[in-house]
Amino acid sequence: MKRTRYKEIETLLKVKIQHGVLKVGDYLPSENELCTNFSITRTTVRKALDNLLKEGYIEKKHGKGSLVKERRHSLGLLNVKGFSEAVGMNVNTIFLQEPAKREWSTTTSFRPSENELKANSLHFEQLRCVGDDPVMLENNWFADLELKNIIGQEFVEGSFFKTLSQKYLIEVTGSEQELRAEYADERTAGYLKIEPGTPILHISVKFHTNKSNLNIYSELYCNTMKYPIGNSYHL
Amino acid sequence: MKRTRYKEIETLLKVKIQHGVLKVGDYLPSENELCTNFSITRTTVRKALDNLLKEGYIEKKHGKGSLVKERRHSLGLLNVKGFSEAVGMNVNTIFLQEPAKREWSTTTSFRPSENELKANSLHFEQLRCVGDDPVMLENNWFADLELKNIIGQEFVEGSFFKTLSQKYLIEVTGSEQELRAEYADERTAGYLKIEPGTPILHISVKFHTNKSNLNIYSELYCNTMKYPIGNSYHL
DNA sequence: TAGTGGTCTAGACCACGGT
DNA sequence: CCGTGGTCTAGACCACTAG
Repeated sequence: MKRTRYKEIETLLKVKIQHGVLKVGDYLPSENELCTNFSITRTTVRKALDNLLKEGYIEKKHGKGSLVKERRHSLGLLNVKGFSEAVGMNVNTIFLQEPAKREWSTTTSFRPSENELKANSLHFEQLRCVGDDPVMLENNWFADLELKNIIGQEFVEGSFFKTLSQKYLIEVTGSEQELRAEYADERTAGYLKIEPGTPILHISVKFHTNKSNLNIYSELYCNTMKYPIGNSYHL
Repeated sequence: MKRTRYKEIETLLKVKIQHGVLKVGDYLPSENELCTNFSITRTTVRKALDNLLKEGYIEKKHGKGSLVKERRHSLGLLNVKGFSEAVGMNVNTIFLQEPAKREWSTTTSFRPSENELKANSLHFEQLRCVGDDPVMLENNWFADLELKNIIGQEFVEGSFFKTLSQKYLIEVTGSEQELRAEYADERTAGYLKIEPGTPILHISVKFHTNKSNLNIYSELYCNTMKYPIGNSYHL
């Protein structure tokens, strides 16, 4: 990757945001300040800010400044309505299996690469609830290559992806998904407190990250009766 | 909306692409040519091209030029694998109900605005097939406000959205979706050639367009057994 | 070597927000 | 009024592609 002036400023600001030096709602230094602080022109500063804007880190207000935005760490991914998106709702995450070395699943829709399969697999399983209602069973696998010491560590604000971003500076750069409507099996139905055979939404995801040897493979089983899955896209 | 030089160039090029004057694979005039042709500087030209790039109309090749890209008119929306995305597969669309004035549905997940409800509703229903397999039942509603003469008109390449883009210069700017796994009802099951009670994926979509009084409300019912719904997101 | 896009400078004027 | 971001000019040098 070529090093450029705007990329410097961009990552510098991004790191400050990720590490919480710049918090949500904080105003960034003005474009002119950045110009003088880093001895560059506004064109270059604006290129850096444009990229942060595109990636959803900041928001610009004409006549006021640029401020740090709540990062919709979704990026075209699916969110459970009243879950990641809802504010003030009573959301709980229960670990059914804490992160640990376990076998790669043979039933994921997306097959890990040979490199990944050669490495050990880390896995964890969570049950996502809205209040007392369990709505999603979530299984995650990833190769034990990049995330040193993640086992036993608390997740930042209970979120795996926030932990990746803040502790390891790893960002999700894309994803592939497959959606299916299926009958719930015994185990899944048990955790979701529904009758076996009820239709559930099965989502298989492969998350790509900025580390080429790190992908996260997720299998989600959702009870969409009470809480349908929602997502939105704009511009 | 403020008129700017870069917006001029941008829409001018966009219209040429949409009308097929510039075809997929064609190279745009070089940045320097555009500069002299329109008497503007490269900064402005590049701003225009950046926007086209962001919207997926073009692709840039360092050292060669900018060329028109196959537009994935998906934008974070869902595609049926082996459907919009598949090439060379035997895809058929059957009209169950041709576009015509019909009542607004009372069962769509997203409620049309009062303005839209006051206007007449246009509706059409399609059955999407891969080969002889019906895989998706699709219902669409929209207010009869912007699309003059769309009734009785053939769709461009059989696609409603291509028609919007090329005949009316209307672009989808965003969408909201809700996903549910449900039991197939009698009618849906009949068309999809499955047993009533089979799990199907129900997708409700509200498409936003660059015309503020035009939204498209879609209800999709998918048999995901043989062809799961796939989508991908990058960068 | 000529032409393309990628980066960057050093200015300018405008539109918006708040004092 | 001043400071902010939004638009735009007129250059420059570099890196990549291809004949």
